This record gives sequence, C-alpha cells and structure tokens, in this order.
Amino acid sequence: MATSTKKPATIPVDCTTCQARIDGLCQGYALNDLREIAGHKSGDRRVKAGQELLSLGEPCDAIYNLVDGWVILYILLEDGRRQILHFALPGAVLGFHPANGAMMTYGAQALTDAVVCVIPHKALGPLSRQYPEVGLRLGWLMSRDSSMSYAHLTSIGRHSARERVAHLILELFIRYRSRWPGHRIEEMHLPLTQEDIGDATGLTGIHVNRVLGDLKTEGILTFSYRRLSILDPDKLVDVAGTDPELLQSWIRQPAPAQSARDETVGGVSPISLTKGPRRRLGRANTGSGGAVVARCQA
Amino acid sequence: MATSTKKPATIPVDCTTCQARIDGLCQGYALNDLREIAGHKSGDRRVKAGQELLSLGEPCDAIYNLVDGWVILYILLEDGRRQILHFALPGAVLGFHPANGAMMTYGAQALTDAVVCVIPHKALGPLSRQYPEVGLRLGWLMSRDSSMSYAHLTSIGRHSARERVAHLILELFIRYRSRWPGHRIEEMHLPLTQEDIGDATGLTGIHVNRVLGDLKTEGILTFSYRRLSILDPDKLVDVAGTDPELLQSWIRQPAPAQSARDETVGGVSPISLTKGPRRRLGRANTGSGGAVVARCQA
DNA sequence: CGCTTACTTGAACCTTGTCAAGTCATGTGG
DNA sequence: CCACATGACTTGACAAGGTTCAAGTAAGCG
Repeated sequence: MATSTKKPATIPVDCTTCQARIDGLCQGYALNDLREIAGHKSGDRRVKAGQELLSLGEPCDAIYNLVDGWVILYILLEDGRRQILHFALPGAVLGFHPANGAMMTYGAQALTDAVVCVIPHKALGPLSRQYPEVGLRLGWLMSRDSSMSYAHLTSIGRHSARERVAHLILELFIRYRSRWPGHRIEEMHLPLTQEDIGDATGLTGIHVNRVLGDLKTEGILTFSYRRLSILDPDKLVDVAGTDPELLQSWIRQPAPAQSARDETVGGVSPISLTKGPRRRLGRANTGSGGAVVARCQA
Repeated sequence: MATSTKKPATIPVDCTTCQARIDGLCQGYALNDLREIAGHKSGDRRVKAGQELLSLGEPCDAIYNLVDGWVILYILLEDGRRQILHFALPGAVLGFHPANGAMMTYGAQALTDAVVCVIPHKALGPLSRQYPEVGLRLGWLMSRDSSMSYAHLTSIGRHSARERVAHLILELFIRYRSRWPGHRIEEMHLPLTQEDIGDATGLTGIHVNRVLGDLKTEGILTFSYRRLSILDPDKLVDVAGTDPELLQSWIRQPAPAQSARDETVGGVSPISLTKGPRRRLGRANTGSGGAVVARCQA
C-alpha cells in the first residue's frame, strides 16, 4: 500500500526515510545536509484520498515534495471533460513553475492519502546557492516529467485504445514496483477507476472497460475495483507496443547529488522485460553525424 | 524568417545577441558572465532544414541551446507512425536528460536551417556551482516544456480535431510572434506541412486538410504551402477552446538570473486575446480543505 | 440491508482513418 | 519561357474505432 497508515497525522516527515532521498530532490545527501535542506521547508501537508492538493488557477509559491501516496495531475475543461496528465509517485516534485508567482495551470488531487513536504519558491534561490546540485536535480526531475509526458503524447496520439491502456498499466506497474525491489508479485493495488484510466488515455471509461475485458479474455491481465493482476507480462509488453527500455529509463536514477551512490533501490529489472532486443521505436533515415559516449559527473 | 541567412556558416554564435539571452538559459547575465559561461561551450553546430539534430537512441552528452531556427522533437514508431512532441523555437534547450549518459528517447529534426550552441553535460556541474541560477533556470525551462506538453496532452486527449488544429496553430502563432513584439502582422511563414500538423495533433494529414478547409470557409484562417494568415483571431481563440492565459504563460519569462530584468521582449499581448475573461478551464469541486499542518525537523 | 459507486453490456451513431485518384504549387533543366 | 518532375494539397467513397445513450449488475460501505 502506498498510503502511510502506520503514522499518525501529527508526526512530521522523517527526512532520513523519505522517498525523496531515493530518487527525488534529496538523493545523495548526508544526514547533516538533509537537516540543512529541511531548514528551508515551510512545513508538511497531509491530504486525504480524493482531496485536492493544488487547484487550477491558484497562485503557487512553493514546490511540493511528494513523500507518500499517489497524486494525479489533471486539467479539467469547462464542459467536464478531464485529462489526466501524470500520476505522481513518492519522490516526485510538484508545483515547480516557470514563472514566479504564476498560477497553477493544472490541478493535483490525491488518489490515496498523501503527504508532501513544502519548500517555498523563494527558498530555492538560497538553497541552490548553498547546494548547487539542487537546481540541477530539479532540472533533471522536470526533464524526466517531460520525457514521460512525451511518451504519453505518443501513446494518445498514435496508438490504438488497446495499446494505450496496456501501455498505461504497464507503466504504472513498473514504476510502482520499482520501489519494492524485493517483491516479485505481479499483483497490486492500483488506486484508479476505469474512468481514470480513460481520462489518462484519452478514451471513455466505457471503452476502457471493453478493452480491459478483451485483455482479461486473452489471459493478459485482470483489473477491477482497483485490483490489478498481471497474468502474462510478456504479452502485455507486446500489446503495449512500446520499448520497455524507455519505461525503464524513468526508474533509473538521475545522477546523485554527491558520490553517495545507492544502488539498492531502482535499477531493478521488473518482470521479464529483459527478454532479448525488442525495438519498438523506429529510426529516422537522415544520417546524423557520429556521437561520442561520455560520462558525466555533476 | 527564422533562418539566419545573413551569416556565413563559419561565424560562431554571438552571445550578446543570442535568443537564449532573452528567454533562455543565459537570460539576465552581464557580458562578462556570458563570456565565462561561453567558456564551457564545446562549440556551435549548424544544421540544414530537414536534417536531424539528435537521433533517437544515440547517447546524448550535451545540451543544445537553440539559437536560431525551428526544430521539432518527435518519436517515430517502427511502423512509420510519427508523433511530434514539441516545436522548439530559439531560446529552447534540447538534450537535457534525466540520466547521465542516457540515450535520446526522441529525435530532433530541423524544420528550417538552424543553429545550436553546445554545452557538454559534464560542464553543467561546474557551471551550476559557479552560477547557481543556471541549474534553477534549466529546471524552469524543463518545467515549461512539461507544462506545454501537458497542454498538448489535453488537446490530443480531449479535444476534437477542429479544436486541436486551431489550438496548435494559435500556439505556434503566439509563440512565434512574441519574439517580434513590434509586428502586428497576422501573417507568417509556418514551416510545416499539413502532414506535420497531423503528426503533432494525432490526426492524419488528410483530416487536417479537411479541418483547415472548414476554417478557411468560415473565414478564420488560411494555411497552405507553409503560409499562414489569421483572418479572425477571436474566432480562432474560440474554436481552439483554450484559455489564452495558458498560452501566454509560456511566453512570459521565468525569473531572470539576476536583477537585470529585461521587459523589452516577451510580455506582449498578442492579437486581441486580452478581450474580457474567457475561462475555458473548469475547476474541481472537491473542497481543498485547510492548509499547512506540521513543521518538521530533519 | 439499503445506498452509492463502480463496473458491464448492447445498439445506434459519428468522427476520423483509409484508400484511391486526382489537382495545384514550386523548382529545374532545356 | 516551357516541359517536366516532385512534393504538397484536395476531394470522394467507404470502413472502422470509439463515443453516446441507456439499461442493467456487482462490489463495497455504513
């Protein structure tokens, strides 16, 4: 379960066990640095499942480190249509905006009980002067977001309903499972309705239902009442029609802040996605000049 | 025209007049700082219209500051389907990747002759230590990219073909025109085919053609052979079914690196989008209760 | 046990895609 | 300046994938 049921709501976030240390903003910092960084926080915030964390149009003057729970980002149209933009998992940073004092251009709602730690935008300048890697890491996190967003764009724009649904489920499964490396389970609590899946994939909930029905008939997966079981991972990858490498790249960690590399989490190879070369992405035929591999240490 | 036809290909980029100084990475820096920053460059690169700048799957070890020209980011599927992810205009940063030494997850192709200046990833660490704002600005730029991407997701996922095409054209028009503040022209060279518009909006070129035909019949715009004229801006905004505020927010500048605020570019109000409150975005009805709760230590 | 939310299924409809056959615009060499 | 080649645009008929409307059933919750 992604929700923190063990802690009473009054206990503040414990930075030493925070997910943001694993692949989020605070990755790679030693304990005393964490204490420093936490000094910039304006506090923590807990929201119940179903509540809004950030509302469209409200001014946003802080970034939110998602510590626990699932959160969706979405845009609501005036006629009621909704597009889910992103499923944020612990370690994500929300509310980082291009322009200072800008309004939120989308909303954020908790799917499960959730916890965020809040850092005001105006602390970012000083913070990044003290810890220059923080700025870069924010950049990397944002860049990962847009990379994921690009994959979603491709899914919605150029894939069939079948592919889209399979792709989304595969993505969420892999992302979720990557944080429980030991588990080999192929079953999980996915806190979504079929309607939600529709709103994320650009389909109607009804059609999602039909697609899920097909996938069940074919023995690929079952999903009902927020319970997901993957029955045939390989077939699922096949139906999703995507390069598993791409999905993997999101759970691989950006470069850590310092040298404190932590290989215990992330980098796991979920299900059997490692089977042979399965290129699903084409290549342009315009010759492009050579490139050199280089490693970088920030 | 966005292409630089006046300079021969051998002259290096002049940082003092570079677009990246206006709303890109180098905004707000004084001349001697610019010189410092430019010292981290590994060089410039010029590509002809139609050529690939970055190829999918190749390792990427540098960021590319787009100095001049139009560049598309796209994903190509193995069966030939293509999704255009983004239209990059001067000032954009390309190739900034979450994981060090990662492969490109998408390709980039020049639509016009284009010029980029190249900064190796491994220079970013030192650079951001010397100029901490650089890391944050990169974050802001990436965050803007994902914000734009979110708008595209909504467009493709929840808008009709008509709305999508109108939205894209409006977006490109506004973004392009924002860099020529003086001009009140409603005509421009848009270096796209109808097929390209289709690949960006998740439609077929043929259907784009039909939609454009309708828009022309209705006296809203004409677009053919890369020539765009907006005949009725207000109607176009209406058809696009989007909040112009959102589009505006992308051409508004992020906070400058220092205090050197430069209001001469950007912040223009394109066409007559300023007419009254035109909220096209809905609001959730979940009461987003209270506020900040606990304070935290480390 | 009754309520609510979520899921399921069917039939009619409509938007968009597909296939095919054009026409028009632009550039090039003669 | 024209003939030709090429890429881009245009149009029509038809099919398909997905939506809409409507009427259910099952699961979870107090």
